[in-house]
Amino acid sequence: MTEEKSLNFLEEIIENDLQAGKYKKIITRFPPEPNGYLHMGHAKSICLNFGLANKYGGYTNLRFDDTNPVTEETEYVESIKNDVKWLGFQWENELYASDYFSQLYEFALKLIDKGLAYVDDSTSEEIAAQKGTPTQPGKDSPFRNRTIEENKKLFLEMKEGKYRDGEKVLRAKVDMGHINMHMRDPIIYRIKHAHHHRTGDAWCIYPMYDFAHGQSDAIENITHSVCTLEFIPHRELYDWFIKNLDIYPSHQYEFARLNMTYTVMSKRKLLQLVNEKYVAGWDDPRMPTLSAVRRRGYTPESIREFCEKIGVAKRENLIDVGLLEFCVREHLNKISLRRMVVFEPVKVVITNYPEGKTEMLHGEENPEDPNAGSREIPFSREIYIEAEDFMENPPKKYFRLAPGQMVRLKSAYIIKCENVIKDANGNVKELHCTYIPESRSGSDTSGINVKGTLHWVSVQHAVAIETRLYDRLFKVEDLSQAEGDFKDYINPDSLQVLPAVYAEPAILQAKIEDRYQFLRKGYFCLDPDSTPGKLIFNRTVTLRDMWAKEAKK
RNA sequence: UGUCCGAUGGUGUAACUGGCAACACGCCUGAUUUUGAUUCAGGAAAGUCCAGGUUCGAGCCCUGGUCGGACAACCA
Repeated sequence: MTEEKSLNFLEEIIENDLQAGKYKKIITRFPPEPNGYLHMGHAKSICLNFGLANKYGGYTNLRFDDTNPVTEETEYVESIKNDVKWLGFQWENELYASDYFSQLYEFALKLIDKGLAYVDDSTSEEIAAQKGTPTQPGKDSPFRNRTIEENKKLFLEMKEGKYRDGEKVLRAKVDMGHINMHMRDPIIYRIKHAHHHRTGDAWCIYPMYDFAHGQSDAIENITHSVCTLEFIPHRELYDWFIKNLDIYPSHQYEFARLNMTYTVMSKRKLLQLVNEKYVAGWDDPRMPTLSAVRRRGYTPESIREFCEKIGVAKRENLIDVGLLEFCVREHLNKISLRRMVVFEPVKVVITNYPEGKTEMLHGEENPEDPNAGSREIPFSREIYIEAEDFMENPPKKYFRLAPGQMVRLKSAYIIKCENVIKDANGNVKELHCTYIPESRSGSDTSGINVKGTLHWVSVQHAVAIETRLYDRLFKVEDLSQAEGDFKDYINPDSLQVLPAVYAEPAILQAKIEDRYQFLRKGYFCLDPDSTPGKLIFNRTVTLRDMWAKEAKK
């Protein structure tokens, strides 16, 4: 049976193009500007562009849109390449818009020759004033009718560095009365005496986005140039340049960018969070950047699955971060090894267990994966359990530990709470329990059935580790609808550090970026800040918790 | 006042291109469970922005509205 999954609108376009014989092969590109780190929104675009090419047997170029030397850096190039690879994609060619600076310059000359571009001496304020408004037409620049010869001479002089930044620009000569603002003689080259991360000081004029992107697409024979909705008004210009330059007719298609609840996704805002120290850096696990979610413990598989699930369309959307969490739990449940870690300990003394005795019990590494094997867990007379797993006066459906009640210790024995020892202030100090020797995990002949199973750690074998618990960075669901500064909505409790919690000794095997499920607690990932003496774990996501919901009622 | 884009359960995406709205997340029940996890079974939830029209039949087509978004950086 071939359960055909329905196509998104881009797949539909491509299949039609292919059927019509318009292309033999699909070529797409992922075109980041190297001025920041990649985030989840980019992940959507990456999965889309590479996914389309994969599906239809073509390829994808990685092209850095590096036409603005003042904001772009090699550091970003490296992180971007690293993130794309980590996500699981391989580009056909690593390219740069700056590779095409000479060709782009020739293109500009061609436009001048055709009388379709001119050098303008107006200031940026004057040009802005000439533009008009969306509802009022613009006015021609006084320099609009320079001769072709004069324009060529001036443009050459711009290139040769004869002018200062801002003194002159090259503009396309389209139509200042055009209904589309982008067609009102857009600037296509500006002077910037700045050092470029790749071309160094070879150039002092740089093409604008509109004069670089479509042309780069054409040079690379990109068949389907996929970008986000805000570029819709640019498409007319994109096509205008292709037509007038008579170059390969790439086509631009637009889809709606990803928005997530409780999250900001603009590079500008993310940069602000970093610069103003609201977070520790681009890879702070609370950030939506790929380097951050990687550090937090998200897997590339789960992110790809997420991108698959959210779909692609043209309408604006706000995706519940809960869906991302679902995807990551789904994957981590299958692959992560299990460990027991007690966050807020209460000591339990098993009064009928021999003093000084230690026995090694066996626990499955991962019950979802029979091949994962098992680990040894030391058991002894004194153990820690989670404080919230004991209640002196439990509500009706509480099936954890309480006076007189029995619970199973995971992979160990059933115990019964006999005595509650309190300190002078009446706080629970320790619990005295008895264990059922015949109830040992795997060879239980006790015949006793208990409802609750708790995680635990042997006191004398416990290993102290640090855990960092993350919550959403913002307090409101939809930041785009929030009034005022987005930083006013930052969640002050987005990070909770527990400097020392108690883990079973098997935790010592952990290597950087290893992912575990801490039983009943959530998924955790070893942070690169860890040292051999001090392991630090980031909480990727909690487990679903029906009891927490029930207890609230 | 303009042009463009969009509108389907709470959220997102579908609907063989005109044949009585499906899938996923979330939510609620129940079963299983040595993780109140996982898994499994079931359920509630939109009549498709509105008003007309074409048609035997409209979420899909037409007309007119409404609402939301984008567009005036020497940013991309």
